[in-house]
Amino acid sequence: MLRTHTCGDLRKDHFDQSVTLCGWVDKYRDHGGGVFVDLRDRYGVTQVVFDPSSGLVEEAARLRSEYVVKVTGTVSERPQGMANSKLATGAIEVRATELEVLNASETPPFQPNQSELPGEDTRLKFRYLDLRRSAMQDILLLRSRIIKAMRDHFDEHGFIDVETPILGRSTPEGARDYLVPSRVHNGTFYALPQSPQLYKQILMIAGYDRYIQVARCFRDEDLRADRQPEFTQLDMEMSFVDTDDVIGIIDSLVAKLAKDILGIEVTLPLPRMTYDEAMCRFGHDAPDLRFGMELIDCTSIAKETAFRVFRGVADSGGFVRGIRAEGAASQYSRKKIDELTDFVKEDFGAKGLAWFRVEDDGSLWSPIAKNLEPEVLKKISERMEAEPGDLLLFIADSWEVSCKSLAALRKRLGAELNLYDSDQMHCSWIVEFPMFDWDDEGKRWVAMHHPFTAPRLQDMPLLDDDPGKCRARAYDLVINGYEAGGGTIRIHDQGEQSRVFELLGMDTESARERFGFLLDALKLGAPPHGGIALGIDRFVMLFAKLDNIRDCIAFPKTQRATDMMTEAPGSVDNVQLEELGIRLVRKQQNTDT
RNA sequence: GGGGCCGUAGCUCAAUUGGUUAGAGUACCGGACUGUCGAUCCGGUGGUUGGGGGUUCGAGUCCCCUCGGCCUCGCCA
Repeated sequence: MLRTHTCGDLRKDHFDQSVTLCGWVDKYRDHGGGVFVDLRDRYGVTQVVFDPSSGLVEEAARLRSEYVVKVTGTVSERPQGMANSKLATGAIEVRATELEVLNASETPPFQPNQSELPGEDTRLKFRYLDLRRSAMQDILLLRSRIIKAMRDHFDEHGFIDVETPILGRSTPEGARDYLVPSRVHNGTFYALPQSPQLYKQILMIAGYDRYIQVARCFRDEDLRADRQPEFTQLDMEMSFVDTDDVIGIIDSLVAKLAKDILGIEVTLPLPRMTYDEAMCRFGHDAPDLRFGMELIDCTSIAKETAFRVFRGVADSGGFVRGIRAEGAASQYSRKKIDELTDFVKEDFGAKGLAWFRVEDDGSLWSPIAKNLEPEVLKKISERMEAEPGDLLLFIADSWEVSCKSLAALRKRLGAELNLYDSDQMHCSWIVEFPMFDWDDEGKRWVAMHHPFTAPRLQDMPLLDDDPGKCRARAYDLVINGYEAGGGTIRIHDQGEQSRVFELLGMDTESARERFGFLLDALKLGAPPHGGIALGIDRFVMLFAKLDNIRDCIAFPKTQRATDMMTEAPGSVDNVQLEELGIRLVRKQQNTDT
């Protein structure tokens, strides 16, 4: 090692020792007579003093930000009153006797210690500078600790780590695949895994019993603040288990992480809520349970009014549901409510947003109040448990639109009204998801989770009678309104699996073509099994109290799925394309007027 | 594919209703200074206002196109 200590090591008990530190020049203060340099590495910052007696002042005065230097010197007590309580090493300083510039630096586009964070594009372009910031180093360290804790946990429970292929086969179900052209077999393509789902099931069939993997997954879909095209899952699968077994082992992991990382005691078992209950009470399958403001159904009241907007929706099978923002009436001006209205109209296709302000006498004031009979207003007020000063918001629309709109309003108001402590962590399970979703466009059933999910035993007959009512042995881990993980008990019976494929509109032939290996394997001694995958990036985001997944990943992609540092994706040589048997077709510009 | 916000000095930002030579802090360069730690003080360099086109006597500001970043709907089994 070029150094004897790191920049975070030195304390009073190192007095008078000769040490050598290596690091980056974080800050320099040139006093003419003496020069102070804050030397930084990922362990901390140590002040180095160059005083005239060292003969190094002239050389030290040439140091600039981000120079990489090696300094030898004596650990000294700082003069009376000169200690810096902001630094862990603030009681001491190193009085330099030797200085070596290991590498100079051009003036950096930004400095890792600057108080105003540059725009994210600049940070991503010069990611190595951004990653020198202690905030980023803290996150990556946290990430490393979380992954280690997960590995340790599963190791303690007898799980083995097995790697599965990155180059796999495309399965058109689900998300769009990233494709890799085959050179050996021109015209064919590998697909990067959206998850190791089938491989881990095959491992169960192979008798490996308890499997984990820190698995990179790829989905070629549009990005969000909490979504990257490549992301990391803690993938897990177990044999001879039911829902409670999988949930149990994750429960204890979550409790361990919460305690080790955040020092929070989590009460186990984590609460569970069915999908149906979540949709009724919160309009969302991953509700933020740190606060209330539940959705309240007023459809039955709406059937009693002559007011067309409510009555029409209620009579035609729609829903009139609302939320009560406690004491929020004064905080939401007409203008702000108009913004909320545009929000639900534009983003969720709601036809409108009905709202009421609860007056001091308990009456409801609203532009539409005059259209509603007094007894209807009274019933609404009672059903909503309205108190003076409250703001009531209603969506009259289809089930789906009312869920989406109200869930979004609830989330937005919850944040705007500070209804929860952002340090709080609420973990829970959402269970018993529907097996299938009806795809109106394709006029067919699609798997809500994936096609290998087992239905609840008591719902087996529904596969034939009413697939829409069939509930899955599925469970999602929800933390603070984010889906942090999800899994299912899988189908381990070949006939059952074929039946589900059939229901999903796959004929025997195409099921064989796509999943023949699985169907074969299921016939050759497949144990009951199930598992889960935890979104590691999201875990880190939540444990680090961030609202953006890019900060949890060393080298993330931009929203348009590019890497600003390497400028990937890039074009390739024609020679490479030729080997692959690929010719590019320019996208036709629309020249029509 | 749709909606929204943003783009001005290396970085963070300002610039009145469209009106003089586009400013500030910081960084950078030069100078001063022996205890600073957001060092201080003096001086200085630094701009195709993302790019292109248009309207106008005049555009950072208005309009159109385009590039890029972010948020979001669709999408994400």
